[in-house]
Amino acid sequence: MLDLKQIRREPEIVKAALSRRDPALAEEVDGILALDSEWRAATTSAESLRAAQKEASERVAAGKRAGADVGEELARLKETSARVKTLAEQAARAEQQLQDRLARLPNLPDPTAADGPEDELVRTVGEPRELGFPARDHLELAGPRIDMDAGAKLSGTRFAYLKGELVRLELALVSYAIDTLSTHGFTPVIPPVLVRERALYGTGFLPDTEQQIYRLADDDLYLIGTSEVALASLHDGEVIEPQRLPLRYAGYSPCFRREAGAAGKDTRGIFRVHQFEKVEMLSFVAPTDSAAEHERILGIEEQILTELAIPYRVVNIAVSDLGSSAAKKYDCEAWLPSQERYRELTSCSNTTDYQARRLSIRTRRDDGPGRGQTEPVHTLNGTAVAVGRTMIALLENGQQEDGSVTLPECLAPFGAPRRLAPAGR
RNA sequence: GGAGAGGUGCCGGAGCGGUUGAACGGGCGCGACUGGAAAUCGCGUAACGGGGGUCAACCUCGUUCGAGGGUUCGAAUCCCUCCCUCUCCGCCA
Repeated sequence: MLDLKQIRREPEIVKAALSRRDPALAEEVDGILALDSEWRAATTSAESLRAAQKEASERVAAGKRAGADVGEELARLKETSARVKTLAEQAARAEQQLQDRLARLPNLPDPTAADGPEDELVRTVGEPRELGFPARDHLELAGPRIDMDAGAKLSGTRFAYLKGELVRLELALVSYAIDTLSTHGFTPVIPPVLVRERALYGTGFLPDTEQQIYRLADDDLYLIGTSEVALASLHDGEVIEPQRLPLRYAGYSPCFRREAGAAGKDTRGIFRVHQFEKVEMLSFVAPTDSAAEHERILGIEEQILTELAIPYRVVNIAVSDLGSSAAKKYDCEAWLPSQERYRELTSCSNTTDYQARRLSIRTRRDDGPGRGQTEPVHTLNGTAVAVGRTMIALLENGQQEDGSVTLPECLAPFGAPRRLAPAGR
C-alpha cells in the first residue's frame, strides 16, 4: 500500500515513479486523488454533524436528569440521527472505493531498480565447468530418486516423489541453510502454511496474484506460496520499538503454487512444481536501513551459492517485472549445464513500507521532526535455499562423466552424501 | 466435534444504556522532597482518521472497550454473526 498522504503531497513524483512500471498507472493516481477529495468532503460533513448530535445528546441526558421535558429535542435528534447515518454511509462507501483502488497500486520502484525492459546484469560469479562430455539434466542424474510418474499418478502433473539419498540431501540443505542464517542473526521459524486472506492481502499477493494461490473452499484458508507471507505477518498490527529493530527470521516451510498460466513451461522434472520446500529470510528494519539490509540479504544468498560451488550471476530485475510489493529486486541465477543458461534460483526484494503499511507494522521515529510518532517499518525478504532448484543446480554442476555427482563438502556435516551414485537404468 | 466460561488501556481489574477514553491498583515517564536513594506527594502515560496550523510543536473534531453488523436520540453496557482464549468430554499425530 502506498502512503495516501504522499500521493496528496507530491502526486507528480508518485506518478513519475509508477510510470516506470506502467504508464497507465499515472491515470490511476488521478482517479484515486479524485476519490480522495470526495471521501474527505463526505467525512468532514458526517463528522461535524455527528459532533452536533453528540452535544445535543448530552443536553438531553442533562435535561432528563433535571426532570425537564425533552420530547421536542428528542424528536429533532431522531432526525439528526438519520442524517448522520446517511452521511456516514456515504463517507464509508467513498472510503471503501478509495481503499480498493489504493490497494491495487504497486509499490514505488526504487530509483536504482533497473529500467528495463531487460534485467540488468550486476555480476557473474564462478566459472561454469567445462564438462567435456554431454551434460545430463537433473532427471537423468537422479534417475528413480525423483519419481515424476508416481507423483503425477498421486496428485497430477508437477508433483514429484523424492527418494533415497535425495531426501538426505534435501534435509542437509535445509539444516545447512538454517545454520548459516543463524550465524547471521536470523531466528529460525516454522510457520503455519495455511493462512487467512489478510496475510496474503497484507503481503501484497492479493489482490495481485490470485490465480497463483491455492484456496481451501470449505475453510476460507489459503496455502502459502512462500513463508514470506507467514513471516511478514508475525508482527501484524504491532508497534515495534526502534531499539528492537532489526528483527530477522529464517522461515522453513513447504510452498504451494498453482502455476496457472505456466502450462507447457518448464514441464520437465522438478524445476517448476506445485509444492517445494524453501528456507526464506525476512527482515523488519528501520526505514532508513532497508537499502543496506537488501545488500546484506543478497550477500548471504551469494555466500550460500559460493559455498555450494554453484556458478551464478546476479541480476537487478527490471521495474516492469517487479512484483507489486517490491521496490527493488535482485535474482541470483544459477548456471544449468543441461540448459546452457542461467536460471532463477534465489531472489530478494526490498518491499520498503508497502507490506508494513498494509499489515500495520510500525515503529517509532527516534529523532528529527515527528519524533516519537509511529511510521511503518520496512520489510525485506530473500530466498536462502529453494530446495528443489538448488538440488537441480547441485546435481547438474556436480555431475561426472559416469553419471555420478560430487556434492559440496559444506553439506557433509549436515548428513548429505559426498557423492551420488550414477542412476541405475 | 459436544458442553461451559470469558475477551476492557502497558499489566491486573471495575463498569444501573446517558460528562466513561474509560473508576481503582500496579508499571513506566517527568517533577517535588533527599547528600544520594527508598518511602511519600504532584503531574503525565494510546492508536488511527478528518480539518486547522510558521505542516514542527500544537489546536480541534471523529473513530476505537476482540471483529463486523443491528436496536436506540444515545451502546463497553442490549441483540445477531464471526474470531480468539480457557476448562471438561470425545477424537487424534
